[in-house]
Amino acid sequence: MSILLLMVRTRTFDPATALTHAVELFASKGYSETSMEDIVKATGVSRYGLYGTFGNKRELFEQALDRYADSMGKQAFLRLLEPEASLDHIRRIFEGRVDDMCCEGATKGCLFIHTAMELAPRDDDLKDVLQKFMRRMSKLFSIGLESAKEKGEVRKDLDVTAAGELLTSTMFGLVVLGRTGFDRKTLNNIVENTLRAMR
Amino acid sequence: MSILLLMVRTRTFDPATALTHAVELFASKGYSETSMEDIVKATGVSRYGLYGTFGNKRELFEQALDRYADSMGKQAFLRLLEPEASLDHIRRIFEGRVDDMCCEGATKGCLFIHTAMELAPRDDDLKDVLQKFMRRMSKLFSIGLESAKEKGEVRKDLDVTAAGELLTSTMFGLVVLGRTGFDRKTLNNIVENTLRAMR
DNA sequence: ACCATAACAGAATGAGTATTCTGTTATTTT
DNA sequence: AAAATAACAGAATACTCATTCTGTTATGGT
Repeated sequence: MSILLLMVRTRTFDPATALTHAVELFASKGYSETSMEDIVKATGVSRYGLYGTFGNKRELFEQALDRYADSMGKQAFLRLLEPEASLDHIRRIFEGRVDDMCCEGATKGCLFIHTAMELAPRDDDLKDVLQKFMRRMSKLFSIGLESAKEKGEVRKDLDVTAAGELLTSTMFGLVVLGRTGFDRKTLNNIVENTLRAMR
Repeated sequence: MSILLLMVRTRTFDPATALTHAVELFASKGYSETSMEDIVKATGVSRYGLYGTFGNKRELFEQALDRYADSMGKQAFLRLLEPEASLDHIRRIFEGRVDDMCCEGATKGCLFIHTAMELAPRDDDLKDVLQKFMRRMSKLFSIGLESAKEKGEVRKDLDVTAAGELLTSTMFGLVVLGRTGFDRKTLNNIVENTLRAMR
């Protein structure tokens, strides 16, 4: 008889989809403004389930941050690793983000910015995790730029490391402007002018 | 006998300095994370004084935002209106911001970003106010760039309106990176590469 | 079929919050 | 000096929140 594996009643929710909902809420409203009650309602999962599966709000947030970074990577950034990555790949990443910020209820936000502004100053662990993600993001931009350089799409003397960090920074600036209601045209213009500087 | 002007006991605090403290707290921690209790402690002003003078937390925040924008303007941005404004003026504005983010306890934040992320999505009035400030900021950058263009410091075909918006966006990106612990060198590098694109 | 117990729903707890209320103090006017 | 009352300090209120507790339900092992 196995004690550890005993599970007399099966779980009625999928932790992965629950986490997806949590990511959406946190990305939209940030940490403090998202209550566990909000998450209970959005996921349909009981407090018991949430606490049992994710620990507490802080730990749930950290897992949401992991997931967020992961899905951002898979959705868009990892394609920058392919040798055929071009400036257009980078442009599309930005345009996708602009669309997120401008269309419909524009409820999408940015978990990275929320973490940086709300939590990083008082939670060193989270700050380190966040910094790691941002460095990775910058690195992926750099790699994409290097491929673009080989294609002759960006100037030969471009410091791709510095440019990658600049693009990461631009990404956040865009979101902040998007949240305050700047329109798609303005945001895409910023993207275009930023990319133009690489050529 | 004047009823309206009757003030039997003189106020023991200066609303202006109280507001300064509130600005610092809100800029550092944002709206939700700053309690009225925090402000009472930081200012030494009683609840009575705060509510009597500023209304409520929401109104106090709005006044803090006004003040913040105002002092940002006076400190740095208004100099861009002078005809002798140059690219170096713009550089210094950014470097000042980088210093704010990197030195000492790095408790300084950005009231604009906090407002955009926390409040703008659920407070249209505040969103409009914020957008107005951001447009003004972009405009001031544009004017400075125009002066720089006349000096031959930036290329003749630069769209200063678009470039002003880009610089505004860059300002926010920098703060987000600064909050997650990126060092002064990286941030100044981003500034330098952004400015270089104007030439 | 029955037991043991994990998963559940939601009530209870305790801490923190914004705001209002209360009794006190200080200052102008009479 | 006394009266009137604005400013004060801090208690009281009403609410929200994260977390824990409680009683119920469903299911795997016997």
